[in-house]
Amino acid sequence: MASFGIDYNLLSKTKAFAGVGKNDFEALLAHLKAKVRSYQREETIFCAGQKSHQFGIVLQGSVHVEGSDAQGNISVMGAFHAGEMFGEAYAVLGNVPLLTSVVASETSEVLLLDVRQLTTHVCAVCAGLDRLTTNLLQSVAEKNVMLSRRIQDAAPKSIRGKLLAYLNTRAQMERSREFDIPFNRQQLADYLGVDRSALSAVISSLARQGIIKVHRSHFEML
Amino acid sequence: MASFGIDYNLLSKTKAFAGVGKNDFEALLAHLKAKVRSYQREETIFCAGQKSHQFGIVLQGSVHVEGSDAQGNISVMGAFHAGEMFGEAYAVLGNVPLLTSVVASETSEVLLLDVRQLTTHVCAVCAGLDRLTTNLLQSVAEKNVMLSRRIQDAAPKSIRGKLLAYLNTRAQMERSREFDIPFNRQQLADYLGVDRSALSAVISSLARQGIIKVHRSHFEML
DNA sequence: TGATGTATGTTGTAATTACAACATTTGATG
DNA sequence: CATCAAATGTTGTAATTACAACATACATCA
Repeated sequence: MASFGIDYNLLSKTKAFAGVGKNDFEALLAHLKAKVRSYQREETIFCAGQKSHQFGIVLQGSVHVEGSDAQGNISVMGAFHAGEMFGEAYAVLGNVPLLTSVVASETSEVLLLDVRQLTTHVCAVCAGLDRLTTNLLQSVAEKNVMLSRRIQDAAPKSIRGKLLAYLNTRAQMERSREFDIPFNRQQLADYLGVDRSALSAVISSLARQGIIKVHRSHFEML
Repeated sequence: MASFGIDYNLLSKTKAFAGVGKNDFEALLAHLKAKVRSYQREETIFCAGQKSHQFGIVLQGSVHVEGSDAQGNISVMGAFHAGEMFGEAYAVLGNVPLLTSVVASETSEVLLLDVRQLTTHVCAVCAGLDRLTTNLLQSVAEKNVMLSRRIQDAAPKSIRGKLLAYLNTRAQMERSREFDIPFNRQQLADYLGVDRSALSAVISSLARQGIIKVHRSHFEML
């Protein structure tokens, strides 16, 4: 009783497929364009900076999430083992570049599923509920990315590093070297987890060094 | 054309109700037990530590999210204005206590919706897809909470504060003063955003002061 | 059991930061 | 325009931390 070479008994124990009936199983996998892929140790599954409509479920082995800062320091931000799911938030959003990479920790087998079909189907009977559910999913996924971004922005160990990380992500989001931030100084300090006056001092210092130009909440990267 | 005193034109512009047809609108609100409530400035809408099956949509005014650390310091962690949605992740999970409170910033009107109906309906035609969608929603919501927790654990400005915040949430999760953490020292340092050796020093210091007992990844709060 | 590599603990020092206290700028309001 | 409150900037100091370098404990395996 294997579909795509995948055991129903194995997959029905995962969170993604919990409660999915055996009858719906094969059709669902086909609909989601299920693919099983093998990865060697250290092989990249999802690469930071790229976009994806797929998410993964670990069938065998394990994978880990890697974040890298501007200086190229790599740190492990999480791990997933057999039965666990990764990359759903980005897959749901589709057009948001991944903040982190997912890499096989050992020889592993991963099920890749395409979520684009989830939002395109329309069930006449309960269209409203369906729609609301996918809207909720969208929203929670967005907030997920915002939280991840905040963690990455606050990851450097100096105020200067945190601030530059934040300003760079803002510049990327706005696609411009010049932009306004949605925070006052105290809010920015809270966001980065530092003291307000110390933050002010660092901002002034960066401005004196000609690295940025500032006026209140308006910034320009030089 | 008002339902529950709510204008369709207003709500259909929100992310939650985007794409919901006018025909489904009233039935959907009824199904979700929609309630409109007014709040005065500083009045609490959702309270940290409690659980909720409802999420909110700001109809008028604005609300903000407050986090408070062990010392009682309150900090604003976000704000939501008219049309924006809050509390979905906790509502979807249902049994996870809120890490933060939501408070009205000014006199505001909020639409409260109960998500429990979302997961109980079964559409025979596309049961599998529905199920997978709600499973994804569940998973993304869980990760959302994990990320929020990490931000809160790393919020204090000293290593000592961060560590105690983390250990306390662990103790709460395990419902015991004694527990193992799923990190080695380097991983814990990364999680809290601090230097490993400095973290080791603080751990030793806390142990010397009789505040904790440690052996490797096994901790006991005293 | 001994050897080896990894994880953890320790220490000293330079650098950074939190904190408090105060100065300045800004924006709103009468 | 004067006044006021809030936001932002500045500075000095004590405290904390990052960092590097090394010591010790622990686990794995020959």
